[in-house]
Amino acid sequence: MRDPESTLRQHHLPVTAQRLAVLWAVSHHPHATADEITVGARALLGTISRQSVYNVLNVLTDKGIIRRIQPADSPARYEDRVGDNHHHLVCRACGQTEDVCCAVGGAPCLEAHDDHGFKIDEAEVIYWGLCPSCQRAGVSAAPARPLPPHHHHD
Amino acid sequence: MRDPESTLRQHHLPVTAQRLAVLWAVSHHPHATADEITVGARALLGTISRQSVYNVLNVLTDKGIIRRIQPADSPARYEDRVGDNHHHLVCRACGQTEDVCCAVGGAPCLEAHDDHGFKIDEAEVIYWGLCPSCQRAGVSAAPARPLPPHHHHD
DNA sequence: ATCCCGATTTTGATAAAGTCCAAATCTGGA
DNA sequence: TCCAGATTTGGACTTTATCAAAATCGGGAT
Ligand SMILES: [Mn+2]
Ligand SMILES: [Mn+2]
Ligand SMILES: [Zn+2]
Ligand SMILES: [Zn+2]
Repeated sequence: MRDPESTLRQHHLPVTAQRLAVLWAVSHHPHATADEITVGARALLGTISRQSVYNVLNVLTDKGIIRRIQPADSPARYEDRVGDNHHHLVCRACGQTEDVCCAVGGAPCLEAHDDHGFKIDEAEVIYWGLCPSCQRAGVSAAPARPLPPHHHHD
Repeated sequence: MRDPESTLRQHHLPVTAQRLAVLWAVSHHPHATADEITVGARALLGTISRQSVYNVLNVLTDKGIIRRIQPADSPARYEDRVGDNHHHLVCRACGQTEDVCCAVGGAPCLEAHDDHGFKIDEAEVIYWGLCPSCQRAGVSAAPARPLPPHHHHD
């Protein structure tokens, strides 16, 4: 994210402290949840309501400034890497999420064999597995309740 | 699902009316939600608690007898077509869900370019778009609130 | 520099989907 | 037929997110 302030202006969005703080938090914590982004934004602003975080995340997502991903068994996550049709690798145990470049190249990167007459606009791919850290920790596969994250490097 | 009763016994699960009813409902309503399955099961049983539907769906899923899919902005959906690594085509407007055979063939059908050291066990693919019916209805793309389903052929 | 309207933020209530818990009931082997 | 353990049930509870209305703020016009 080059310049958050001008990014907002380019999209005809009034510049507010809350929007700048959320944008900063998203940039610095890729794939963070709304709660994590709230913590990040508060570190900058001092205070911001939970509803404002959702308001901002929604308007930024609608404008295409950030991207929302919604893996199973996880609250939504956000990132500012948009427009490149990349995919994700998610740890079943701790939820660690990594970017994976598109499996085929173009966007949409995949075509369904039989599209059933649908007009497809996106092929979303999620690779599920165990991150190196959870493998070492000897986690078997999918714990009933996901383990508390064991702080990777972020 | 050949014989629900013997399927349960094969997995060392006591046979109960609730399990048979849920299994029947899942078989007859592919990609149905827990609520829809509850309606189906009640048509058979007369009565079954919401918690039992969840209990049954969870054990059946754990045993691999049925499969759970969790597309964004939708409650979980269930199907008895398991073990063939197929993917899904989901309508952004009405949620209609169709099966799509694996894009590449094997299972897992895709390999991430850079697996970041993860041990990948599944590549989940969801194609997002508009079903033929919603295209005809002139739905633009992603309505704020998904439209009420306009009853396709199920 | 000040005013003002519409957009944004805030607070608090509400919704949707699913889990937790303990009491009642049922299943299947003895 | 009996019984221990598994299952079912009703109700409270949790998590994630939205809704609604009042208070506040941003930025173009004066
Ligand atoms: Mn990403
Ligand atoms: Mn399917
Ligand atoms: Zn992990
Ligand atoms: Zn549709």
